[in-house]
Amino acid sequence: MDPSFPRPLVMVDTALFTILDERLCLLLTRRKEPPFERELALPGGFVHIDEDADTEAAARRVVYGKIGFDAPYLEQLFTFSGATRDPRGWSVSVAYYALIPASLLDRSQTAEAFPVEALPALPFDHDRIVAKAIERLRGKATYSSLPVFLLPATFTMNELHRIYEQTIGVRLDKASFRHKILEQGIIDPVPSQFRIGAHRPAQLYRLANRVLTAFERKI
Amino acid sequence: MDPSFPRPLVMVDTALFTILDERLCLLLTRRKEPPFERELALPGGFVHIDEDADTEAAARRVVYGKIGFDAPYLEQLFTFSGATRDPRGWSVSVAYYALIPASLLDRSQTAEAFPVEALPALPFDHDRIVAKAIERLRGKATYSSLPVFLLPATFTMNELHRIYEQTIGVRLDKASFRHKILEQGIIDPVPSQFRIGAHRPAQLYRLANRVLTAFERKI
DNA sequence: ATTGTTAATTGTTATTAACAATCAAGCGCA
DNA sequence: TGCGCTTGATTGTTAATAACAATTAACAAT
Repeated sequence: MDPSFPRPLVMVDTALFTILDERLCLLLTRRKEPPFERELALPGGFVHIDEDADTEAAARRVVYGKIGFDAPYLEQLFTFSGATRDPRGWSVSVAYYALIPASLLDRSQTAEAFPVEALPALPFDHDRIVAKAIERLRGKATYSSLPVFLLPATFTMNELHRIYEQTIGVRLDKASFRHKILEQGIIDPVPSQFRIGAHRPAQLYRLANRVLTAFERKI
Repeated sequence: MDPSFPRPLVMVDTALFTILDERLCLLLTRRKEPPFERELALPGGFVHIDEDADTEAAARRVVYGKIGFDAPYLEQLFTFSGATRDPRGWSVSVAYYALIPASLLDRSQTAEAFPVEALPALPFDHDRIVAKAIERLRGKATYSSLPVFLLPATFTMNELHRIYEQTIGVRLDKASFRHKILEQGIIDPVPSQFRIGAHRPAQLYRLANRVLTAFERKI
């Protein structure tokens, strides 16, 4: 019944993105155990087969332990594996990435947030995981509602615009952006709610539904 | 050093696509061992940590054992996991998909090819794996050179056109298709080589380079 | 020569996107 | 109180792109 092959180690690692000060940031944690004790690394851990229904459940458990609530968006990224990526032995890491609105983060916990252009060196193959996560995030942002999950419950069109520009990394025409986003129907205006300031009040919007929506074309 | 967590089973499964008689087909294999002995299933197997450098190497080993040569295109698809997907225990299957030109397949081996619209019921969670593989294939085909890997070394524009229509599942304008493909520069005409017949000779083309190219827009 | 068949191209129209400019609506301050 | 600043929102014009239909090209078979 039970195959006699020696089994690899199985773990999950998570790349948690947020936006702080208009910059795309990654949440890192200090490792509490060897190897690489006290170094900054991606939040992760071994799969607990008596506790986790699957690897996604394991990833959610890790994320919950790190930020104290469920990530609004979490997706499997890629599986990294091999004999040498972890000194403890032949291992498989199922990597996930998640988007966290900064507004939900406890400021005391956000000390470990680093802008993605200024990350420290990371142990294991976490550099590769991060690179792949950023690539996926940028890719999906160009043709889906993904970046909305980085924003709080309500936001203005210009905030959304800036988030898209941040995550994709290119300038987007304001008028075209507005057209395309509204045409997709992924967000709804919140009736008679506006962001006020020393300017014309900005309409507040909210996500139309909780799920990721793919566009037919680039934004 | 060695963590004391009980370890999941780790395996790879592969979805192998080809085009037979203008239809997208999947290669299935009859299982030689329990569970589900003698049933049709995706080619797969356990990771051999003394032999495989990583899970991709394991997948390539499985594919080579099935078709007798290396797949021209192979990509990690998704990792499926959980306590119940395999009766032998909590398992992780790193799934891959590959594209195989029918011209390379030994006709005696292709007996196990099934059109994707007429697949038999599959054991484990192989139905989910196949559904995800088809979804990925269709998705990538709309904005990349992926379908080219289903064709032999040389092919005509119309053959390419039909392959794209097959994999994406929608009709594509011939003139626009021709424009866009040539503009991408993913294929080169083979000088003074034509497919002849009872019609104007068709220029033969070949892949410009071995790698997958992503387009800026849909094809 | 005529016909049939598929290859390849052309032109026309309709969509869509990019760019620049303009208008709107508040606040702060003299 | 009214002027200017700031950001929000809209409009219009132009350029690029795609969809569609029609036409021309090149050969084989008869």
